[in-house]
Amino acid sequence: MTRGDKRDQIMQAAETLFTSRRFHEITLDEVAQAAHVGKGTIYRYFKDKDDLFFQTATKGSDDLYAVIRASVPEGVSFEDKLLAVCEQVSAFYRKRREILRMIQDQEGRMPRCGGEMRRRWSERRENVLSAVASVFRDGVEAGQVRSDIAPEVLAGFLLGALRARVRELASHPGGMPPISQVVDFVIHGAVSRGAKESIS
Amino acid sequence: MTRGDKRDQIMQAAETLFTSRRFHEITLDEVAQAAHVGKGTIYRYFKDKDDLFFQTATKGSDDLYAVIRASVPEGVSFEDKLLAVCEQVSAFYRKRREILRMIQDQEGRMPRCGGEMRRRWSERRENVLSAVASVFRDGVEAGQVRSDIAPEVLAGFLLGALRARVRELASHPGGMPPISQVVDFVIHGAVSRGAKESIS
DNA sequence: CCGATGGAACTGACCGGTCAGTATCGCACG
DNA sequence: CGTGCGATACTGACCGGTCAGTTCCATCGG
Repeated sequence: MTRGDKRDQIMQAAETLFTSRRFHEITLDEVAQAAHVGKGTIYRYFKDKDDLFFQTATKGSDDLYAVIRASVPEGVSFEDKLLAVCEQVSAFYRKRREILRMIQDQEGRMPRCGGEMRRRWSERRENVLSAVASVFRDGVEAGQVRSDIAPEVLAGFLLGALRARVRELASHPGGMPPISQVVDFVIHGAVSRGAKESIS
Repeated sequence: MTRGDKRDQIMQAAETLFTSRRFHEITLDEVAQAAHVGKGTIYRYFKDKDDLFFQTATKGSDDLYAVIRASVPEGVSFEDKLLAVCEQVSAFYRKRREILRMIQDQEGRMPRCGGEMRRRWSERRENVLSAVASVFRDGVEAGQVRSDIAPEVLAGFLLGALRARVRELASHPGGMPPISQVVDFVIHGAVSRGAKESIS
């Protein structure tokens, strides 16, 4: 068993636990047990509980970023790219429920750990955002996406809408065609085809 | 000083504190001090720390619901209603930053307090959602909003997008025309006018 | 042999929750 | 009016449990 393994075990257990209950309800004994690791070992890899939490969340964010980057197909239409991204994000989100939340919640919280940690937080967030934004940027270049709203802003909208949808589906399982609906909404908006001309 | 006063003081202090740092970082001594109240008094009005937290969040959610209900103007166009709602939600969100987050995070967390609290949580969330959805519902009836996506789903999208935008503005102050952009996006989507026909 | 690990035992700070005591109020009665 | 009394609201020192973080030693693999 190599060096990195223990670390990964711990982080994986931590992610599962931290995303299932609130921070203060998780004991490190629990984490150690779930990771099949001695409690002391945790402190070999992480400074303290907060550090473990933060690194876990950061890792998740990096993973999402990597997934998005790797999954945007080249040389296909805007809609297909959009669909691909939505599917990746949505799948990722379903598998690792709370990570996206952690990412989006960069803002408040985390006051302790000096601006440093705060900075790294928002850096991660911006990475993800700009990865999604690149799809829109391509779309703008191809003349398919409106240029009067910044791609990053559109990316924010998409992520927000996607998140709402995934959550909805989580609490009402069964209900269906989720992703295509999001894509369609992002592309066309809420207005019905017929009424397009009569509005603003 | 009448009966409700202390209770309100406590809840107000609690909201401020709970939304500025993480739950486990807030001590009840702190809450008591901020509310200018003896610690014991908190327990006259709230069963325990969790109860205080929950009731605080619930209250915020109810306030938002009331604000939305009260602010949707009658007998104006769909876009105007949409704009009004966006403005209310956005203003509310700015003033009481984290409440919307609490509402939207009804899902995970809160495992302790038996399904009961969970139920009340999602009830609140649905209230807000359906208040926003009513705008879309009217739009559908008037033939202006597409009927192939449920109004509640559209409401979720809107709230998600709005939230992303408000957050963005919070971390990068200065940047501007926020709400109208959201409205425009929700109505028309991301695709540029010219490209409308060529897509799916 | 040596460094890494498991994990049990320990410690001490911290904080949720309690409760005995105090202040305040409403009211009845002289 | 005042003052005595019961009830209710409130206070904050205190208690006891919990848990982050540390220490220690047996164990293991190389």
